[in-house]
Amino acid sequence: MTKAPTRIQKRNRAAILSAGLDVFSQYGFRGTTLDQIAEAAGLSKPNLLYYFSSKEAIHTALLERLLENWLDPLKALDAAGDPVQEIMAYAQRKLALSKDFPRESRLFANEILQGAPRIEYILHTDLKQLVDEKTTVIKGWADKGKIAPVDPYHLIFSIWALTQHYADFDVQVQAVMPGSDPYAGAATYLDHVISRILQP
Amino acid sequence: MTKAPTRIQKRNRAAILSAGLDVFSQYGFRGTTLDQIAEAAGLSKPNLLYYFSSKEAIHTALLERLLENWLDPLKALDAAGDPVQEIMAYAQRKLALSKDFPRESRLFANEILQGAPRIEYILHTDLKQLVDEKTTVIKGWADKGKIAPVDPYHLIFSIWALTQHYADFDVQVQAVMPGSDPYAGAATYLDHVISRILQP
DNA sequence: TCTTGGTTTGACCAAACGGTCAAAAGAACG
DNA sequence: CGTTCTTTTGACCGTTTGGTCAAACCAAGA
Repeated sequence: MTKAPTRIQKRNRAAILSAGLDVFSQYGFRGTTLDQIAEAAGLSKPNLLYYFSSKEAIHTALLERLLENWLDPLKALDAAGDPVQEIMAYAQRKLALSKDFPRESRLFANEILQGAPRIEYILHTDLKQLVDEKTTVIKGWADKGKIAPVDPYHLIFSIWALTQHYADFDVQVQAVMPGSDPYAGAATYLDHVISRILQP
Repeated sequence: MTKAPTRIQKRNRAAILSAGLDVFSQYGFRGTTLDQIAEAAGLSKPNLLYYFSSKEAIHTALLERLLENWLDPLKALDAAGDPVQEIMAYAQRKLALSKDFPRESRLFANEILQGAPRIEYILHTDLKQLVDEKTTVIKGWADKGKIAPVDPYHLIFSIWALTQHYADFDVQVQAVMPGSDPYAGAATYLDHVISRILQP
């Protein structure tokens, strides 16, 4: 039976995870140092290691927390709903995730870029299973003529790409469209795109 | 007057750049070590530094070589051509770049994720200028009713996102669609998507 | 208050890091 | 062959890195 965390434990663990998310999402696992995280968290390095046993433990905790919700938008795609509405709503949920959790998106992107050594098995099990299930649903819609006959895998890839781009390539987006909030325009554009793609 | 490079110089410089591209594109600048590059290139570490004065010199050389061709597909978008054809052809050029130079795409992605410290000025000058120019062209097409009235910035972002995704998230794509070559399906899907988006 | 358990720190360590250097080894060419 | 220039290497250096540890510090309840 593990003890309930103290007030200080809660505060410091949260600070470390937030600081770790800042740094890991920018530099990846190998490019991140404990000193960077410690400074961002406002703690000393040995104090970090009092709360997490290693650099990898922080990274793992972040990845696990991320994966808890990462697949939710796709899971919520309902085979019984209206096809175009369902896919549009899925894309909007994914876009909202990019807007509200850009660091998590970049953490995921970094992990994939590095070959996904720590989450590869999830990609091949949970993710693949989920995608297979939902592509079957989408293919069913296409076969019934409810949506245009698109490749459901590439449809899902395109939704991932379109939505995550605004978080992962934020620096580039900001450079090209300075000042404005890209997410408002992205939401409108996304609706346009998806309704056009799927029009039977 | 710089001397012509010897046969050995050509071979070893090329080996180092290729090895550096392998490692930098996976782990980013900070996450990459000279030993990794040296081993991948089949040279000793001091021998590396005989050809490139520092880790940063290798990275800079790679980024410069990348940027030479990175913007070419968009530059070739012709205001005098057929609007839908031009944009579709642009997307296909960009997709071909992802297929033929996936490591370069990942190197770029890594640089952006890390805040683009070494190429930020290019994003704000060359890239922004080019995008502004081409969005003006696209907006002109939209105003004349030649294509649907889409936001040209988000249109370009979507082409970047869709095409680079197959290189940058290769591991994930392979996990979900094992065995198959995603680029064939992507090319077909891309044509479908763009023609649908732009139909006036 | 005192005691107990949670928290913080400075000093330290071995390994890995980017980089240097002088000397050895090898190519090129008359 | 001998000479000159290029290439390669092993030994080394100072710094950074992930991590340890004992000791000091502090919060909180009895």
